[in-house]
Formats: sequence, C-alpha cells, structure tokens
Amino acid sequence: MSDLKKYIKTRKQKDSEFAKDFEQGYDEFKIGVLLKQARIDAGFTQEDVAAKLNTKKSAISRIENHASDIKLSTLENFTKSIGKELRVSIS
Amino acid sequence: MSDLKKYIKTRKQKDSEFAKDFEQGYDEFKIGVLLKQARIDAGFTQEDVAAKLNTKKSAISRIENHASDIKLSTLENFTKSIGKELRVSIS
DNA sequence: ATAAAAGTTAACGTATGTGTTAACATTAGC
DNA sequence: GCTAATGTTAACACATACGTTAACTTTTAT
Repeated sequence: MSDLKKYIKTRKQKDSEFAKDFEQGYDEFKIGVLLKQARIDAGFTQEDVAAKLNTKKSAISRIENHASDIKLSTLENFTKSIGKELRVSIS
Repeated sequence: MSDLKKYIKTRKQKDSEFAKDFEQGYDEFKIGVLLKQARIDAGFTQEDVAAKLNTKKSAISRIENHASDIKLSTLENFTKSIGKELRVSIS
C-alpha cells in the first residue's frame, strides 16, 4: 500500500472530525485547529512548516494547540508554507 | 511658519508615508486600508471604535495607518465594533 | 519490541502589538 | 474667518506572540 493510500485511509477514519472543524472560519479559539487540519490536509509535518518559517517544530505545535491569539502575518506565513492561501474579508 | 515651509513639511510627511507603504508588505498595508474603509462605510468615527474596544482613537489611527501587523483578536474586535463580521478561510 | 519520526509541553528570552498620553494636523460646520 | 470634531503622530510602558532549548510523550515503521 502506497504512502498516499495509507494517508487517505487514515484520513477517512477521522473525516468526521475534519469536516466538523474545517468550515470554522475565524474564531480565535479554533484557529489552531484550523491550521493543524490545513497542514495535515496538505501533507506536511510540523517540522516542514517550522523549517519554512525559520523556526522550530515546538513553535508550530504551540500555535496549533495552545495559542490564544496569533499575528496576521504568522497566519499568512503559515498558510503559504503549506502551499495554501489565506483569505480575509469583512462583511 | 511660512506657507513654503508648511508645504515642504507636509510634502515630506506624505512622501515618507508613501515610500514607507511601498516598502511594507502588501497584505499589511491593505488590512489597515480595509479596516478604515469598513469603518467609514459603517458610519463610525475612530473614537467610536476606540470606545467599544476600550482604548483610544490614537490606537485606531495607528492600526489604520501605520500598523505593520495586527493580532487576529484585534481584527475580530475591530470588525465586531463596527457591526461587521470577519471572515478567515484557508484555501 | 525497538528505534526513529513526529508531536507536546514547560521555561525563559526577545520582538512587537497594543494601551496611553499629549501635542499637533486636518476637516466640517457655522 | 473661527471653533469643534475628527484624525495623526511620537514617545513610553506594558502585555503577549514568537523564538529557542530541552525533556518528554505519542505515533509510525521495521
């Protein structure tokens, strides 16, 4: 079984959890969850992201788990590091 | 102060701001403009926003004009204070 | 079952976003 | 013109997001 298929299999088992939070938008309490899901979805490790942001995996873990707030630039850099785009709008 | 000196002073200030904005990141520059437009659209003064955020108008002006970065919570509070909603998505 | 990879957490230092004051500038209305 | 309302900026203090290290736990792979 290829790594990709393994990943997909694992991912499917947790799909309900993913679906639950992936549509969450901006709530700061869940921004870490959103980032973590986006990172895993893109197939990166915390160390991958840390390397691109010139920091350490511990910082990434903190953002994903315990950060009570985050800078907009950090949000942008994080999303770029996993090949995704951050969209911000006021409506 | 003579009119000429006034002009030079004003021009210098505007030039430095203009140059500074170019040097800054595009996204960072945009968010302040976005917030200012949203505030004016909603019909609020900087003092209105400041009062709701328990701060001063000078802080609001800084955010709209010179802030190089901003916390996500501040963004949320700002948008809520003018009766609007902040949307953040990763795509 | 073991080791490597990945992730978590606490502790501490640094960088910077924000609170505040005060002076000045700009705009709006009379 | 004048005044008041609104906005801008600098300076300083404080709060906290982020960088870093190191020890530990959990997961993954062999």
